[in-house]
Amino acid sequence: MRLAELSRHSGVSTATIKYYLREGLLPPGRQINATTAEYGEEHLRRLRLVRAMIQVGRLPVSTVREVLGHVDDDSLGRSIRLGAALWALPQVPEPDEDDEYVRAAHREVAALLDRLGWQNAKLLTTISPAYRSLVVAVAALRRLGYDWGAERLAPYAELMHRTAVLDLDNLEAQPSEAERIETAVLAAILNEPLLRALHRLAQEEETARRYGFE
Amino acid sequence: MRLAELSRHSGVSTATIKYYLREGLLPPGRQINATTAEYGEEHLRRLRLVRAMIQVGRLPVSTVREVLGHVDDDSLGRSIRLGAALWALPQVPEPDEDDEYVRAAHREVAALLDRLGWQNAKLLTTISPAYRSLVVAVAALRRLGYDWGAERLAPYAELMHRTAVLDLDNLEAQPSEAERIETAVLAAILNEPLLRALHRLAQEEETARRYGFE
DNA sequence: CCTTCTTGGATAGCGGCACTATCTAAGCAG
DNA sequence: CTGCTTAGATAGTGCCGCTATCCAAGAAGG
Repeated sequence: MRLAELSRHSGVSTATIKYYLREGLLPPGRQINATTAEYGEEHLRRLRLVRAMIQVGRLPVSTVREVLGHVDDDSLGRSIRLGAALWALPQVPEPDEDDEYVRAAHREVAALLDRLGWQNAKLLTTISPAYRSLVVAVAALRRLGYDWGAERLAPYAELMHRTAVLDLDNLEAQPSEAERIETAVLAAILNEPLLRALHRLAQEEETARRYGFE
Repeated sequence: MRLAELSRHSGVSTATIKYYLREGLLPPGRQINATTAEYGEEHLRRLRLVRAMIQVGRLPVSTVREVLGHVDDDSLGRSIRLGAALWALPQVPEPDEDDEYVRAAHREVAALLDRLGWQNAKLLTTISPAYRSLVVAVAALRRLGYDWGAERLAPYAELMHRTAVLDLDNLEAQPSEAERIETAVLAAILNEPLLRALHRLAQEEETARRYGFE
């Protein structure tokens, strides 16, 4: 496959593909000579992954580069590699640890993890972006006067845990071992909007059930 | 409160507040004379709402304006107003109805709603952005080779429905009738990142439980 | 062989967006 | 009177994901 063909198969313009090559999101093709390069199926797959991350997942290019770095890092074990790739995903605004709301949020989230018995998550509090995001969100709500304590969070956390179980079951059902990491990243990115849409739809359904349409 | 004080209380620069005033995200203060305006508590609350939508919810300014328009529209009934405000929220890329993946996604989602018995949601298929978002997400996954049929979606949808029930219970527990709409919008925006963070954390917990840390 | 197209590589520009900076005339506070 | 603040207007900034253009070297077709 040459550049133009890659473009045709993927629906991405050659200019954009060149941009991705420059940015290191796509490995260079096999250079045949100074003016020809050959691309394979793996380039097409990678290109689709990149597009999904950027367009559907709205990840900035720099984050995509980072995620791919972990996806491709053979020196790591499977689950570490998966975690590393997923951890690169969210754009976490660093919480201001001096802020009183942030400190209160830390306490609430810690209490939540205790209550749920999420011992593994407890070990990750210092490094997991998910933990930090949670603290930031709880702090933002507190600042606006909404008190999301552990007991109000717990039922949501239970539901999200069940969702995570479904996620991992789906992942394990995936036949090809080699593509699992890639699949996991894709799932993390693409399932998110899907879940959000389902959530909204469920809210509409439930609102209509309770109050009708007027 | 004068502009500078509003800025100090909210932590938002005067330049940015002026920008929001210009963009119509914040109602003008009570004009005392040509060079003085007085702002009240409601301005502070509105400003915090706007910041939450923009910074936490990452909504574009134009969407925030639209949402606020519905929040403030007294001519609508309560649940309609709520729906209108929430419907303005998502940035839905219009699905291309000619695309075969989109048509297949439509069929899958319709099958899902039948299976779940979400009769109300069925009535909204033509207008609800949540429905459209769902179709777009399913189509995107299909295009990448992932087959999310109704039976795979159903368990997720069940969980999201339970989440929605929690949402509405929380909303009803809110004492002040007047602020319910605002609360609903805030909840829709701020609970989203919170749920996402919980979801990620649950994934990390479950991954660690299944595979340990290596 | 000649013409036309394509390639990698480089560089500059664009359009959208959320601000941010600067200016002005008017007014207030000490 | 002096300095600071205000509303209002306008222009600029910085980032980001492309997009457009140019180039010299080479490939492809007749």
